[in-house]
Amino acid sequence: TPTATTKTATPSALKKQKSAPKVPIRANSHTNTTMPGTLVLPKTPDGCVKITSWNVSGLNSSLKKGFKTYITAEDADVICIQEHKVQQPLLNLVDPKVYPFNWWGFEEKKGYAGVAMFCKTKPIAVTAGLPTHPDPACTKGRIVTLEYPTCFILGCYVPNAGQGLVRLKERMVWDKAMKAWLLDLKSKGKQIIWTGDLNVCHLPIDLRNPTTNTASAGFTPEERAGFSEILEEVELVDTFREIQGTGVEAEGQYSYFSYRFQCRVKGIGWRLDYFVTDQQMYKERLVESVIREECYGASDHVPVVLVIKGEL
Amino acid sequence: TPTATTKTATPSALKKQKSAPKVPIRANSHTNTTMPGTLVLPKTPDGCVKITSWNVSGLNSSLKKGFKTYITAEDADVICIQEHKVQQPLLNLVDPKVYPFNWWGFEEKKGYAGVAMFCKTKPIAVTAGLPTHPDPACTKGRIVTLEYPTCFILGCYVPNAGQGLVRLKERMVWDKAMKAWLLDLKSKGKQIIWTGDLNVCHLPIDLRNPTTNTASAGFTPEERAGFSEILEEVELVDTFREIQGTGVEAEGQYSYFSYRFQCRVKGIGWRLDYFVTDQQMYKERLVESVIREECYGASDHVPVVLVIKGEL
DNA sequence: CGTGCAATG
DNA sequence: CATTGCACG
Repeated sequence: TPTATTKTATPSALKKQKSAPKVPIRANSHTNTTMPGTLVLPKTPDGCVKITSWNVSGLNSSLKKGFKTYITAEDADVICIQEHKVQQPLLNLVDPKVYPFNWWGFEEKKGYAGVAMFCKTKPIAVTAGLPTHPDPACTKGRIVTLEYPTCFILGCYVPNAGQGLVRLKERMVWDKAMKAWLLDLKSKGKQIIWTGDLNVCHLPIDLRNPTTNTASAGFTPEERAGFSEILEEVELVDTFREIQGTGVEAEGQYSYFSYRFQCRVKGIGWRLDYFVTDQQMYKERLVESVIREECYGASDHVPVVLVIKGEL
Repeated sequence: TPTATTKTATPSALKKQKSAPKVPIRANSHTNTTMPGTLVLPKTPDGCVKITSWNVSGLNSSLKKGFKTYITAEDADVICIQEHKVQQPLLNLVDPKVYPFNWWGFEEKKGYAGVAMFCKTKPIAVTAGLPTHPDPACTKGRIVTLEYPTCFILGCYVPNAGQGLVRLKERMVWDKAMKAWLLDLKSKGKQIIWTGDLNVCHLPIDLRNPTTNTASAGFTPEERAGFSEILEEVELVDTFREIQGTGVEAEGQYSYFSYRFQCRVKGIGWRLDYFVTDQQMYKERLVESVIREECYGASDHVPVVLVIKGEL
């Protein structure tokens, strides 16, 4: 049968315009997904340690879009990478003379998750995966714990609850195990830096559209409560929020902008990437905890950075 | 464990250079995969009918790379498309006023095979699939037969034998069914035009590297013999080869260049796309049978074109 | 929208 | 070296 009919789709440009962002977008709102060629970032203050955490959303892709530009410009002492999605270590990713110590965690399933840590100074010990998890083997691509003389650094990629919250149950299992692991570490008497893509927005201020996302992965009451519970019971601090507060002037600062729906230009973001520390670390050593909004381009996440006084 | 070692792969540019092509590349050997914006092709002579056949290797992709540029410039009376890889008819693909009659064949498996025919004049009858095949249902995405007053036109995408010849057996089943169908049609007393990606190089001259490809899909003894048998028993003619002959001056004319290994610039091609006709059609009506080498860019195949005298 | 994979060519 | 669909985010 001939199909000589004609049908035209409505151009997306003609669809109804969304209202302007409540809060201006602070960073340069380029939509391209390539980092600027040149990038200058603040040098680590003397006597301080800088840690960066970045969900790269596929390391091979990120490398083509400016991964090294950021890494070089930041010159952090510890680099925590999430969602590298590779099956084996990528060589020459960072200068081995600058970062002689690196650890990789891989997901069994190809092309998913995966974490890595690069360090200028050698840790005392390294723990792969989440030992307190009922199935520790399946957590190797999601967390690496470094022990240093003064603190533990946990580079973490928390499991996403999934579309339709199909994996919310597994997520709550993770949260419970995570709390247990943090309590374990706390009991050793060292300070704690828990960083990475924690895949939760704790408070309404942590995402642009809280009211419409109470059933979305990352902002369910369950996930928020899970995070609250950890902060309370392990007595930890969300450093960025503690510094910024929850006032209007603190709005609009996010670490993730979905590639979909032009979220970046519209300023529709989520703060999913954290530096959570114990209270002593927060009070006595914290210098800054920031979101590198200007470093959008090589991932749908931007890096987050912590600077603390003293040595690791 | 730290992985501070360094390993560098041999750049492909340093690997040994292959010898120059035996035969100069006739067409413009651009490696990009976009059609030139402007394209002028010979007008169909008065009193003639023009048919084009093109394996587009994914219609959606081809559309972005100049599909319409070719279709418009060629202005054929019948267009045969193979490997469109879509699940439903694409509207506004061709001007419905110019081609009011079109038929689509779809593969059950998503994203594979698929044929389509677009015609300026209405056929008497249309047959979807290969009725003589033991499993006719699975052939709907591979052949459409149009009946016109003077001839049958078969737009065909012959199954590939696969890497390691894993599907050579199915291919031979196809060949047998194809022969039976052609004999069926022949018995009706009309002329025959069998076109499409027949996925075989009949003779050594039909590919650049015959000696190294005797175990490659498309040039096995079995496939070549299958094709020979059809030509002989149905008494059909490979029009392009019949006109060009098998001399040195006929070398280097191919309709397919693999995207791999820069085959296009090296002139390493295969002639897989044919116009096969009965002997009367060849002797009394054939005007030309050509490969549109200059139309590389929107697929790894180029179109092939037949011009015949008289009406369909 | 974009990632990386798998099957196919 | 491409295409497509898929799972995932």
